[in-house]
Amino acid sequence: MSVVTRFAPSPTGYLHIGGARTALFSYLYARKHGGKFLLRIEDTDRERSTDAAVKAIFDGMEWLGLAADEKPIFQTQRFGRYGEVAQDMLKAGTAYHCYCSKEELEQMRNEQMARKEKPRYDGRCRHRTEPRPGVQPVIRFRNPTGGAVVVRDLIKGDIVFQNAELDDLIIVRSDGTPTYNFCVVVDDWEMGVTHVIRGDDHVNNTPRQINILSALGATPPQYGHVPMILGSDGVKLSKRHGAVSVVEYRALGFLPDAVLNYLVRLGWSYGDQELFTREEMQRLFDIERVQKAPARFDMEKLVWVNHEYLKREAPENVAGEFRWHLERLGVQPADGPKLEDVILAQRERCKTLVEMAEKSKFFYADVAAYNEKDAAKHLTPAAADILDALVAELKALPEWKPEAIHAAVHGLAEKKGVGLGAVAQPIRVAVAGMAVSPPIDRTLFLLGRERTLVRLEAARAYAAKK
RNA sequence: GCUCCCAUCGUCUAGAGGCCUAGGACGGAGCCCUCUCAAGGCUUAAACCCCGGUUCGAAUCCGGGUGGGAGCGCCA
Repeated sequence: MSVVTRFAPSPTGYLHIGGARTALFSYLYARKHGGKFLLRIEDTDRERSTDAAVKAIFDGMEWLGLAADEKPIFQTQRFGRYGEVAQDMLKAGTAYHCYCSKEELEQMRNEQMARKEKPRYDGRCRHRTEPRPGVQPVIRFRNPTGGAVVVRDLIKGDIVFQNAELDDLIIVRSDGTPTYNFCVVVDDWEMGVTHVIRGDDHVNNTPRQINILSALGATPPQYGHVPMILGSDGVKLSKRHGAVSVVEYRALGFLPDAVLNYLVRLGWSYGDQELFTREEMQRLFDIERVQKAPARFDMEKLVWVNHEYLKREAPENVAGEFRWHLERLGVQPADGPKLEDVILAQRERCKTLVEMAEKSKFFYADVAAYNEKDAAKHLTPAAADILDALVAELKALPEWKPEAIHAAVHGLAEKKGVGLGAVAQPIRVAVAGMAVSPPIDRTLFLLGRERTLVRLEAARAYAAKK
């Protein structure tokens, strides 16, 4: 039987970084086994589900490059089917109407809590034959009362639940809409899902789902519950830890593949290997090697991974994201050196694309103001003299090539009897507005002669006035 | 409270009874290199939660404790 996995988020917000990881695991598992990866939108809670959230999820998945193999399924479009299945169960006696009011249930729970018991439905409508007039009933699943359910979890191993611990959960609300646990079961069954890879928070739902599946005569899929991601302080990851939505990671300057690489190593490992190509991830990933304990999210490590990707990736592959960041800074990248060339020149010193964009802005836009400290330190009267001489040298260059620029700069330092720093640093501040840039020959070459000379002149004037 | 899960450096992890004087990576510290910032190279500090048991031998197996997490809705 071929593998079918699925990612089933509820559209009540952005695509969470933890959700992205379970999606990735599902995706990789399907890819590895030549199966299918499906996407299902669990929007049965019409109160909280929004179209904007659906879009946010699609956008996030697309940015990460986690494409589903078929059109996404929306649960709200399957209400008819859930109703049919519920009716079948009613007929078969595996489900029954319950007329208890919310107040009644509430009271029951309170009493159980007071007795220090686990709050659960006590099955008082199980054998009711007559409807309660004027009450719209809910439909409950008739859970087996004896025996146990064994969840053979791919990650956690066997987990045993006593049926006596489980109660009769509601599968259809009094307004006729189906509930989560019921939709999941019907969908996983009819979508032919063979491997359910999902968050840890669903383990306790699993025995119920298996019971319903069995009542339906279906073979339960395999389950793998991946531990959640914690914040750096060991507490559940939330907004106060910073970015949680995957699109925020784009804004922070991360490459999608770097995010994926970081995520796959969070809770999973393959020996000592840290970096994986997409192909390696698909080939090497193994759900059974996923860690059982939750892992903390470490931004520092992500930054490192991202930097590694920036350094290794072909510049053509990062140009798109780089452009996006430049434009975000209000810079028009068309007017200046090729993005690929700038990436090559900058990537050693930039760990994120935000950093790269900020440090590369000067290639595409005029220097609005010098960094105060850098200007004070390097644009001195002595530097004015050097800049002056340099302008003359550069103007005279027969060819605007890195080698020629290099020779001119070094030659000038020698002629003036100063260290290279004494000429390179003023140049940096002059052309970049700050004392940080790629190697000076590279920088001037990319910037172009025209722009270089204008900025050198401006800086010379600025320095001379001091 | 009840049910279920988990536990190796600060963090992510390797480790499936002797290969462990516990390895790698991020981060930290130091040194080298150097036109800035980096990158790179080298060195270094840093962990098996505790207590019992099994065994010739336990980070690895078992039991208990402690600590963390998840779930207990007409939410998903």
